[in-house]
Amino acid sequence: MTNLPEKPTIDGLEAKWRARWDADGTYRFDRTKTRAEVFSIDTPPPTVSGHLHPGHVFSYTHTDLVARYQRMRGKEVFYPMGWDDNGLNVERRVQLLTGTIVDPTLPYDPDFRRPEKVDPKARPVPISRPNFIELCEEVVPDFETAYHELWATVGLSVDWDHTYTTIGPKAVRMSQRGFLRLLARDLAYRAESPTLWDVDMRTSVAQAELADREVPGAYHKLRFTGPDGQPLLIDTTRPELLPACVAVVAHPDDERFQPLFGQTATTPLFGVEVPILAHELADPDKGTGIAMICTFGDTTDVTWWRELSLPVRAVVQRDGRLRPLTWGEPGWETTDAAAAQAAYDELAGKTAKQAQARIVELLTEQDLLDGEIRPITHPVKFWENGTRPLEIVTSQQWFIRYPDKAAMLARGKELAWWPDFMRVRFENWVNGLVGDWNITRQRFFGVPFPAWYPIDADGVTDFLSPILADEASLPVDPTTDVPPGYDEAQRNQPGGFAADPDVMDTWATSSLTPQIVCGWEDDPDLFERTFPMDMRPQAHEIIRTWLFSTVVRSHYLHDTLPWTSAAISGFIVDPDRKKLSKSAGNMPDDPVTLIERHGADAVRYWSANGRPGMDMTFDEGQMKIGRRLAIKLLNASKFALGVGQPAHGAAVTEPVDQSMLVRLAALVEEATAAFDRYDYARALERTEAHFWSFCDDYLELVKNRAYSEEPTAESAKAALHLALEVLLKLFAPFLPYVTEEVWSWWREGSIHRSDWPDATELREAAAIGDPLVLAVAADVLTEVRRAKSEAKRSMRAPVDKVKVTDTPERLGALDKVALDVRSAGAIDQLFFAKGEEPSVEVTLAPEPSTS
RNA sequence: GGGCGCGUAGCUCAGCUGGCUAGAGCGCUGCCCUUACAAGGCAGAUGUCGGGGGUUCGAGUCCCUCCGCGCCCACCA
Repeated sequence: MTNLPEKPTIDGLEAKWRARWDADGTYRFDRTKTRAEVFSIDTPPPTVSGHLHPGHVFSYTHTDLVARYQRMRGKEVFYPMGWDDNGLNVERRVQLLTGTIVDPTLPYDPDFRRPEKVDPKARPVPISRPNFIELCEEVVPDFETAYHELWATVGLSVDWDHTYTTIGPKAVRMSQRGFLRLLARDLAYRAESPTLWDVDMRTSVAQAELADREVPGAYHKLRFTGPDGQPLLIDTTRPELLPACVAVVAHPDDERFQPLFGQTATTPLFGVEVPILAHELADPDKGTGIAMICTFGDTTDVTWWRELSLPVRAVVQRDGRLRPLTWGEPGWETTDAAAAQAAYDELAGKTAKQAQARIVELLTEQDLLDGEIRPITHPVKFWENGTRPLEIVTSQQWFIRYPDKAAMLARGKELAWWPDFMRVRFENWVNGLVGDWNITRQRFFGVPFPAWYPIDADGVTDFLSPILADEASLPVDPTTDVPPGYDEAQRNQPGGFAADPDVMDTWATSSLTPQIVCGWEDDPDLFERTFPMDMRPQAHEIIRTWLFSTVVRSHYLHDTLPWTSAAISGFIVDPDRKKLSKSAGNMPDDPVTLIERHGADAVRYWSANGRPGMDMTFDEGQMKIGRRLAIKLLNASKFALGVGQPAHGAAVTEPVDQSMLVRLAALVEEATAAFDRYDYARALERTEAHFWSFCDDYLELVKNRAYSEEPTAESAKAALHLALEVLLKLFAPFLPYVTEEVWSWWREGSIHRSDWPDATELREAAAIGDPLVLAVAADVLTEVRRAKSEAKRSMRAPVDKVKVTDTPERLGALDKVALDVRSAGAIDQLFFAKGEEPSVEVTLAPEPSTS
C-alpha cells in the first residue's frame, strides 16, 4: 500500500509528472459539466514575438494557482492556452530572424527559401507578401513549441487540447465575423481621417498603443506677418511643418489677440494667408500665446482642424518625408509662388528632422527667425515599440465606434477587480477616450479584412463602397479569395475588384479571446458551458488595451461582461524598483535556467509570494526557500507515513493529536478564505508557517509514541495521516510536483483531482480538541531546546527535571500531553507550579565526561 | 498637470474591519552529524513601522500634510 522511497528527491519530478498528467488527461476539460459547475479562464495568449522571461512565469503561475484551487474545490476548470502570433511585434521578429523585409510590389516566388544564416548587419532581403506569410507560418510554430515546453514544465494545469493561436483559422474566422457583425449594425465604419502613423513600420497606430516619451525639442519663434503688416511672432517646435500651416489660433479671452480674430496672417517663406482664429485649447501661457495650426503636427492640430473646419494642406507622407508639391495650385495659393516653390524644393524629399534643420537655415538667412532657438524637453507621442515620433497622416481606415462612456463605466463597476483599485485604471482610460477605435494596420502578417472594393470602368477604385464576404465563407483572405459575384480574372481590372490591402489591429482579434476559446457560434454547446467566463487574468499595463477592448466587444456582441472577475497581476522589478528589461541590463536568467537550478515548484513558490496587483522584486533567494520547502515536504511526509498505516477505523483520541487537528482546521478555513479573494500569497504564507511548526513541534512530540507499541500509537498514526493529507492538499496548488509525488506514495489518482480539505470534517475527527494543548507543549519544548542550546548541549541531552510555572488553564492543557513532552525533550521529571509569572526552569543532566 | 499604489529589521515581505512586550524568511551569530531531513536542524541578536501634525483610553493600522519611489492617464505650439 504505502511505498516510501529510500532517499526522496525533488529532482526529475517535472518530467515524471508532466508525462503522467499528459497521459492521464488530468487537466482535460470535461465538457459534460454545466455552466454552474465550470470555472472558465480567459488565458492571456503570450505574444510569441519575444522570449518568456521570469515576469511571465510569475503572472502565469498566479492563474494556475487559482485554476488548481478551483479544480480541487470541485469546479471543472476550463483553462485553455493561446499563442499571440499576430501583430506588428511578431512580424518584426520574423523579419529580424530571417533577414527579410516585405516588398508588396514583388510577385510570389515559389522557390524562395529561408536564408540559412542571417547577418544582422546585412541589408534585409526584399520578399513578396505571400512569401513573408509563408515564412511566418514556418518560423512561428517553433516559437510556440518553446513556449509550450516552458509552460508545461512550470506546471500550468492547462488543457492543451484547447490551444489556439491569434492568427489561426479559428481566430481569423471569429475576428472577421465579429467585424462583419459590427459593420452590419453600423458599429464599425470606414472613413478617411487623420491617423497617427509610424513612419518606420509605415502603419497607422491606435490610441491604445501610444506612449508619450520625453524628448529634446526646441522652440523656434517664427515671424509671421500680421494683418497690419507688423510681425506676428509664433513659437513652434515643428518649423518644418510651416508649409502645412492652415491657420493660427489664440485663446478667445486673450486680449492681446482679440483685435486680430477674423483677420489673416501671412506665413513666412511661403507667403500663405491663413486665418487668425480663436479656440479654447490655445494656451496663452505657452510660447507667444498664439500657435500655428498645421495638418498635422499633433493631435491638438487634429482637434483644431476638425472643430474649426479647416482645409487639409498635408506635407508629410507615409514614409515620414516631405512630399513633392507645386505651389500656386488649388489649395496651395500663395502671394509669391516662385519664392514658396524655391523654399519648399529645399525641403521636399527630406525627413521631418532633416527638413527642420534646413528650414531653420532658410528662415535664418531671410531673418524670419526671432531670437534664439530655445531647447526644451517635451512629451512626444510614439508607438509604444517604435523609435521615431509618430506623424499624423490622412488615410482610409476601418473604425469601431466606442460605446458611450457611461455604459463602459457601468461595465467597469459590474466587474469584480482583484485588486479593486485597478478599476481606476480602466475608468481613467474610458474618461480619456478620444474619437473611435482605429482597427486598421497597413501590415502584411495579420487578420485581413473580409472586404474588397469595386473598380469602375475607368479603373478607379471606390474605397468607400466595400464588397463584404459572406459569413459562411469565413475565414477569407481577400488577396487570394474572390468576392461574391466576381472571378479571379477580374482582380485589379477595370470593372473588377481590388482586395482590401490592410490587416486588423492585433487588439481587434485579442479582444475576442473569450469568443475564440469558448467557440462562439462555432460550438454552441461549448459556448453554453463556458461563457461568460469566470476569470480574466492579466497585467495592469494592458487594462487599456486588452481588458477594455474585450469588454467593448462582449458588450456589443452579447450585451454582457465577458467575465465576472479580472485578476490583475503586478510586474517583476529589480531591487531598484526598475522594470526588468534587456536594455536596462537587469534581466535575470531565463525561466528554463531558473527551473533547472531550483525546480519548478521552487520557482512557483517565488511567484506565489506576489500578491495580486503588487509589483514584486525578483529574488532568487525566495526560490531557494521554495526548494527547501519542497524537500522538507518530502522528508516530513516520508516520516509521517513511515510510522505505518493506522488500524482501520482508528480514532484520534489523544488530546495533543486532537489539538493539532483543530488548529489545522482553522488553517484550512484561513487558506480557503484567502484563496476565495485571490489572496493565494496569504494562503501559502499561512500554510507554510503552519507546516514548519507542525514539523518542529508536533512531529517531535509524537515521534516516539507513534513508533511505540502503546495503544495510543494508533491515535498518532491516524492524526499524522490525516494531517499530512490536508497539508499536501493545501500545498498542492503551489507545489504541484512534490505534492503529487508524495500523494503517489500511498494514494491512488492525482492529488490535483482530489477534494479541497474540509474544516468541518477535520473538526469532527478532532472531537473536542483544544488548541491550547499543542501550543503549551510547543512553548515548553522551545524552552527546553533553548536551555540545551545555551548550554551548548545536543538536543538529545537528557534533562533531569523541568518545572513549569503557569496558569491553571495552561497547566491543565500541558498535563494532557505530559508524556509526549517528556519523551520529546528527554525529560526525566516534569513538575507543575501555579503562578502569575509564567516560567520554565530546565535542569539538565550533568554532561557525561568524555575524553 | 490629474490619479493610483508603495515606503515596516541589512535584504525580500506579512501585519485583514485600530487593542496584549511589532512578525516571517533570507542574511548574520552560536550550537547540534537527533535513526524524516547536514544543499539539514535548534536557538539567538536586530526595527524613532518615511517625516510632522491630528482623532482616540489606545495608531504601523483612521484623518490631514510634507518627502521619496513606482505606475497609469493627460492636447507634442
